[in-house]
Amino acid sequence: MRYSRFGLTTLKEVPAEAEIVSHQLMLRAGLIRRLTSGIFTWMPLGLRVLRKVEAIVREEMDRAGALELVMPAVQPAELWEESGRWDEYGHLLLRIRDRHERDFCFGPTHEEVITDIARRELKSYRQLPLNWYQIQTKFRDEIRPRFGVMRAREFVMKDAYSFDLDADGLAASYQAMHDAYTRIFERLGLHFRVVDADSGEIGGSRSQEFHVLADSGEDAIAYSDDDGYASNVETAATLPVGAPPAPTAAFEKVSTPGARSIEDVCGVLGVTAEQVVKTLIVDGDDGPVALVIRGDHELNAVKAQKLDGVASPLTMADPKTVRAATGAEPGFAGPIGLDIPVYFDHAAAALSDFVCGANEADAHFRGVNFGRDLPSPAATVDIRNVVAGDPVPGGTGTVSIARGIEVGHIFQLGTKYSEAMGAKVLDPDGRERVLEMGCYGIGITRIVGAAIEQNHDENGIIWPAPIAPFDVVIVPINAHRSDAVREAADALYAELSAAGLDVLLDDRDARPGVKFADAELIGIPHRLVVSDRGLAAGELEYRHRRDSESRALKREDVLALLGSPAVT
RNA sequence: CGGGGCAUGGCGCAGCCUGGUAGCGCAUCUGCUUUGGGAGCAGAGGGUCGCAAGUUCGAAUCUUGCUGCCCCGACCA
Repeated sequence: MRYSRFGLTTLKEVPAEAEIVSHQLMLRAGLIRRLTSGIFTWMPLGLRVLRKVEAIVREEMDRAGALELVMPAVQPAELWEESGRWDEYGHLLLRIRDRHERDFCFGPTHEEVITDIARRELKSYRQLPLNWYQIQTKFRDEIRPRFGVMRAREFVMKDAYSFDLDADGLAASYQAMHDAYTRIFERLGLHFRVVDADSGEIGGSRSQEFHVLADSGEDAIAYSDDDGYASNVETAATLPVGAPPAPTAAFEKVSTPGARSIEDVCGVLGVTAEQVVKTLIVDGDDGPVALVIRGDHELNAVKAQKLDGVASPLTMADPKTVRAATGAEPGFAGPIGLDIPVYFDHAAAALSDFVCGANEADAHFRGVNFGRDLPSPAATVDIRNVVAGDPVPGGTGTVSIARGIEVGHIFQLGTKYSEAMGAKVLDPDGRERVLEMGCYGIGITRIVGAAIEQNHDENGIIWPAPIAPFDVVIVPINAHRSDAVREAADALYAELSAAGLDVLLDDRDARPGVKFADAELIGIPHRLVVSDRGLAAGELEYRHRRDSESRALKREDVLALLGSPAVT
């Protein structure tokens, strides 16, 4: 591609709308343009990257035996009513009405459509196992789209759905996708981690997420240093700890006027957050429920809403309910004397001589001890987020925390949809069996943003070679006044193109500095400079995007260095 | 959805408080000079100041409504 014909416009300044670096660089490098909130045009340069990501995903899905199809983006409401999700899915669903006043939605996912296909097409166990996939535009009406393509409303996703006769078959199909995903992210050249994930409301099923590691990631991942354990913090377990030490302090009520937060209480009483307990009042199935965790810990909503009697989704009780339940304004609740169900987190129940709210305005207790000032809880629960240094569940050592961007999710669905929608086949004994389903997603467009988050510097993007829009950029110096340079650049362009490389020839009549800056901004892995100076010596100047210095390269050695399309 | 902020040429911004016919940088076009890290000079084009009402002799500026965009939002108990 000749730069002068490519219509690329780069931006020197950072558009005000872009918060994170990948979004800024995608706009500056001309990969995307925003149409409206969470909806983007993929410009030619960006589309090249997208296509490369798609190609790798497609190759590996095909290799794993999955079959590509394309389902409709627009789906009838009836299908979603069958699965029960027309009401469940809520505002994420973009609803559309046609001229006959019939309801449709723009598909945010395709379980309903694929299950409908399956129940029509699949009649016999002999057709199984089967895995259908598509690469397609989805729409989810996110509450707050942000971070460019990382949390867009319209986005491209690869979604696959497996069908098996039984749980063993499903496990095998799931494993095949796990392995395919691992190959995909390795081939994309990204640092990633597979983590255990929340299986949501479907329950009992296996679920894992693939995260690209980046400090700006929206998810926190807990992992063990030996890589034996990795889980989304949402689901990472914390373990019970031993009984509390013996009391040493006397129980007393202290005045803490206005000290509603843990921070306030610590300030007033001169204690640290891990000596304080916070008592959160949440809505329950039969009135409010109290959750007690250590002051320095965070409540984990995913875990808490699974407790008996706790409302799901987790909802904090309103102030009126808190007053009724505790007899005090919010900010002074404590577990002593509460007449509602109380759950103690493992770590909170291991404290002695601790501080808690007194269920009375402007007062806390201190020197509180289980078995003396309140009964020891019969059982303790896991309702907090893991923190770095916690013991690894089921392993040895302690966990570390990293940030990740979720780019893939694999899931054993079981029979949720096949049951609701009647997708069955006959087994070898001639009996009807409900299909066991798995679903497997990859965020194609999100991968592009994630790759940039992980690979950039102050000058711009540094594409991993497998998804770079161009493999190499040729920068002629003073081509307008040197026929030799122009001819050499053209010849090089022809030769590298013929060798199967994606080549960008910067034939603009621009100063070298402009060309260098743009080449770095758009992140082309290899750069070759053609100049009179170099030609005289029979050399080109080569520099990798990650290098800080250029080096001379004999003209005849160029192809050997860049090799085939599989350059690194 | 709740809270906050912003809306002026393609991009980044000033002007608004204290009404008086719109400006700067970048980008774009023309010419000359320049050419190894985002050139210089001279000139040019491009804006119903988000939309709609209102106040006023006069509104980018003041008032009201609407729309769009951006940021924050269990962790307080």
